[in-house]
Amino acid sequence: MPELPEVETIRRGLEEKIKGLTIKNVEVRLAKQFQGKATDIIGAKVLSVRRRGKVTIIDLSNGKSLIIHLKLTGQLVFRHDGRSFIGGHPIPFAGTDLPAKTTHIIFDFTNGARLFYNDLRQFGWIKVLRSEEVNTTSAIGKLGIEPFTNDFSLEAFSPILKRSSKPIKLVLMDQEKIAGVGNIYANDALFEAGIDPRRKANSLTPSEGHKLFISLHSVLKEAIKYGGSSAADEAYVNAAGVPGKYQDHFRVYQRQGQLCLNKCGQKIVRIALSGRGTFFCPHCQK
DNA sequence: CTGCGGTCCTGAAGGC
DNA sequence: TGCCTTCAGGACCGCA
Repeated sequence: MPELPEVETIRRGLEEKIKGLTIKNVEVRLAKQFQGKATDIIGAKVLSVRRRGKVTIIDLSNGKSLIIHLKLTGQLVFRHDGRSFIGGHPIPFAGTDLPAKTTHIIFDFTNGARLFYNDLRQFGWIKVLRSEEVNTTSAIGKLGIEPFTNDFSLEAFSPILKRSSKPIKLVLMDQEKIAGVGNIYANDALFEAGIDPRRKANSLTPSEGHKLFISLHSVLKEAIKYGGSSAADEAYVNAAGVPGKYQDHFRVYQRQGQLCLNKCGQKIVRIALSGRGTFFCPHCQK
């Protein structure tokens, strides 16, 4: 599912393709996924494509912004003349023909390019806001520290751990504490740090907290480098319709029953933590 | 405050 | 073959 690395990969691809384009029309095929008036954005030009946590923000020239949450299966795929692009270059294959039956919103630009919002499970949403409302809207205003900014420091991270008695994995995934971390990267960062996902956050030593801070940062960075992850049952593709490659580098996520990558001889175990699939090595994560 | 469970939705997987 | 049940999962909501 799209977490920070996937949304960031989409953002980079989208910004490159739609910045400066003018919206000609918006076709809303599934009304519940589009909140606000489509007519409010027609004729507006795309100024920037930003990201906060897992939320994509498209700022427009008329004082409006679109905010988009892809939730589990949302996709934003750009096509021009029926083709997808990486950089300025058209690529021959980029998934299925669009629109597909999962296509619920279509943006048409004046140059003939199109942006397809696809969402198999229909949990995601797109909202039209006034640009000045973006920072305070509920989906963004309550978000915690943003990785890859100066706000993401050990000085900010440590007190978050100290203040919670919840399992550390839930704290990593709490969007009001740290923005953008979901199930995949919480699991992999905890493996990298050698910490049991069930440990109470406030039971981590300063040294463990430091190790986790470094691991979280490096795992997210590596995932962006590989263009995000598209696991077996996941719908993630980038803005060109192309899957990511981080799934080939999963440490523990969805590796239950397979050998620990530390060569300790133990197999990765899957448990449920607060109803979410949780993967770890019982030998290497204490 | 915490910790439940339900909700949205679809397709895959398993049972018989 | 085919029908039925179960399950996954981000964010949010209501309840105890």
